[in-house]
Amino acid sequence: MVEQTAHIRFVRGPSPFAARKTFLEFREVFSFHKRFVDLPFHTTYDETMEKKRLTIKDIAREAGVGIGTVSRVLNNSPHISESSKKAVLQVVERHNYQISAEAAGLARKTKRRKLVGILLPDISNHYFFEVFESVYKKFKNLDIDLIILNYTDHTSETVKRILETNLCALMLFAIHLDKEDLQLLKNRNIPYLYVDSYQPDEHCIHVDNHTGGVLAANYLLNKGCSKPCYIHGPTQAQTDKDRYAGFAATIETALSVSPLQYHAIITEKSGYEIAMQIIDAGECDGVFCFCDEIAIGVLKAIRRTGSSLSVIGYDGIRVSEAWNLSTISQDPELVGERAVQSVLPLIDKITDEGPKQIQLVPVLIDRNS
Amino acid sequence: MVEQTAHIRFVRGPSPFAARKTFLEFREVFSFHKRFVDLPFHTTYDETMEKKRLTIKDIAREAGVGIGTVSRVLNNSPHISESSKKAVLQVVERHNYQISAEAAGLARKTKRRKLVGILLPDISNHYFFEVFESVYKKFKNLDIDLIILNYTDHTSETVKRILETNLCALMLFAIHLDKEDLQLLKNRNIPYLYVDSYQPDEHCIHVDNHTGGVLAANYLLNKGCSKPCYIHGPTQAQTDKDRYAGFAATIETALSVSPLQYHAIITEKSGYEIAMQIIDAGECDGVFCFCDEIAIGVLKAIRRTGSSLSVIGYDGIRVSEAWNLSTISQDPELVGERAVQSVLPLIDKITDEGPKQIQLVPVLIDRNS
DNA sequence: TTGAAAGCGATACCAT
DNA sequence: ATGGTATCGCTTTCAA
Repeated sequence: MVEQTAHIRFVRGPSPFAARKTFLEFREVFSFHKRFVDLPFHTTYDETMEKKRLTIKDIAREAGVGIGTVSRVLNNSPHISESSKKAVLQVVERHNYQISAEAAGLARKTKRRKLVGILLPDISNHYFFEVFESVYKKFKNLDIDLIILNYTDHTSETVKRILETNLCALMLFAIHLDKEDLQLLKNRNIPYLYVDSYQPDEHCIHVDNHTGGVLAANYLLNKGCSKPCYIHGPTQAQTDKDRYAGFAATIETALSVSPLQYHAIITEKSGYEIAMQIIDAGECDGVFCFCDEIAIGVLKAIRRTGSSLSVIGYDGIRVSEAWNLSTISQDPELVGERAVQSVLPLIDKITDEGPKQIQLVPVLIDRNS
Repeated sequence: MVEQTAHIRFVRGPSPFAARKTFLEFREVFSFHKRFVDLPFHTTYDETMEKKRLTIKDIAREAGVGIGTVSRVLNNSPHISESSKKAVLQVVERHNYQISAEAAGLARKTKRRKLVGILLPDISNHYFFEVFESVYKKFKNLDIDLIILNYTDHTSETVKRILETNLCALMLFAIHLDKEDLQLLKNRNIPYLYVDSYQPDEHCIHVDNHTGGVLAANYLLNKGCSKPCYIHGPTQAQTDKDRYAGFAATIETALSVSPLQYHAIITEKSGYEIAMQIIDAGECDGVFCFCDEIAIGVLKAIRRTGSSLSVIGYDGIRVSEAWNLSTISQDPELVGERAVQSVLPLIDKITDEGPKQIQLVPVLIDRNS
């Protein structure tokens, strides 16, 4: 009889909700008779049923105490007898019960913790990580936690998680959200800041890439280069386009020729390989790279071959100093710092007027590379 | 009359709960008469009262719609008239209303998102950040979000936030929690993993520091050093003690003298300064540093002064390659990878038996520095 | 010390 | 398309 009962198959009715309710009632009754039939409390009827989450009510029943007691034990409240405590913890342990933080938070009196969300790009040069590091360090002193929201292609999935997360602000690193997702954020009044990309009518902070390209061009020209080239990173990125545009325009004005163009992915290895090609071809005497990682690869190739190629990178990440690499620095630490400065007022809803847009200017760090 | 009412001072009764309830009822009634008295809905009576959180009910009333409609608007559900939508969003905007993610999560059907918590140490060499970077990258492919929990001296405050956070696991970087806090985590069945410190009877992963010290000593001995010294980092840290112990024991066995000891904080600058002292004193011919950051400072001093001092660092962070610094590598990337591997089964509750303890072995990277 | 009951603020179903 | 109600799983109060 017990076996039979345990295998009853509940067919979903028109409303799964109702069906579930029915089952719960069923289990409730069943549980009541537990002592007679000796069926484990946890019996589920079928895998078609959504797995029931364990609640303190379940724990309380099984431990033979009230839910209040369970709650108190879980929260280490005083005035609990050792025996109750032990009983509860035993059941908790046995079922690997985990409290629902949502429910707890909802019921609690004191609220409002500060949590800032961050979206980091997939294909990332180390630059973003250094910006992130800077952001992290600033928030560390402000009693603000940081959540890094994982995301893949489908931003809509990510946005869904964002909305489930009680953020007080969101930082978007080199990511563009589409209208619909943005609207969702706006509906929910979650302030957000674009980092490293310019967005009209939005809070954003970025470093002027066009100017960076110009600086790089001037660097190579000053070194006496007459046959400069550019190694692209991700060509679909606006940053890549802008850097090249500034670079090419300056070169063309000065030399009346367009710079040669190469393409690499953002790794030292890729930079090294392209550099070997460039050196072999012998058609260039100066290289401007989309980012420092590529440039370091180029530098390695130069040092290995003894080539006289000049090279300049972009970003100003920490290792560039060690390699003695000239670079157009975006000062990741500063960017992070300013980003935090921008976000703070948004968190506290001190949104005076329109969007705050910050444009920083990159600087040349000349290490004679 | 309006003014008077608005300034009524509610004296807290024996139960603040009851007092609050009374006020809510009061406001409810008041709100009902709103059109007659033209009092802003948000009127609070006194700063002694806890600020009432706005709910969708409030929004619904003010927008003149039902709560269902408000919810639908906020979630961009279909089948909403433009007029309702506009009305709701207007009110939302006006009051800067933010949804309660807890309540929403509780009410929602689909649950269970994966979130791993991380505690990073305050005083950190870059090593930890590289381990973190590795961890982050691994989780990125696993649909798991990461939350960095800010913490200061009072871990109890942090633990409280941890418990409020529905984590599916926690990673403790170079931090030791006391018994009580640990018990709280255990009560809640939140699995945790110590990273970079050995803890008996707990899940942990760390790199053998004693062996690292031995390797460093042998390196200097092989370079022909006869007067080696050690630059300490944070002396209270077990890692520092262990590295020194391994180093000193090996040196003493080989040379029958104890190595000289210096102290630095974890910055290049500090390493540089100490190195200048060492070079000036001329009593050493080899330096083993607690971490790469210090060692790089030493290296700079050596290169600037043209000293023949040998130097070896510890950690194997990325920049060590660029500086051509010999180091005892803890391979942060690997540590992160293994840490994630360890945590994953904990998340899925595949806790076969006892604590899983991983000890990795550091390796010498000889760059002839 | 303990159990029971009343919220917390949203979602989702159902009926309209 | 919309309003109302039950419900989510917990904390806290109150009474015992």
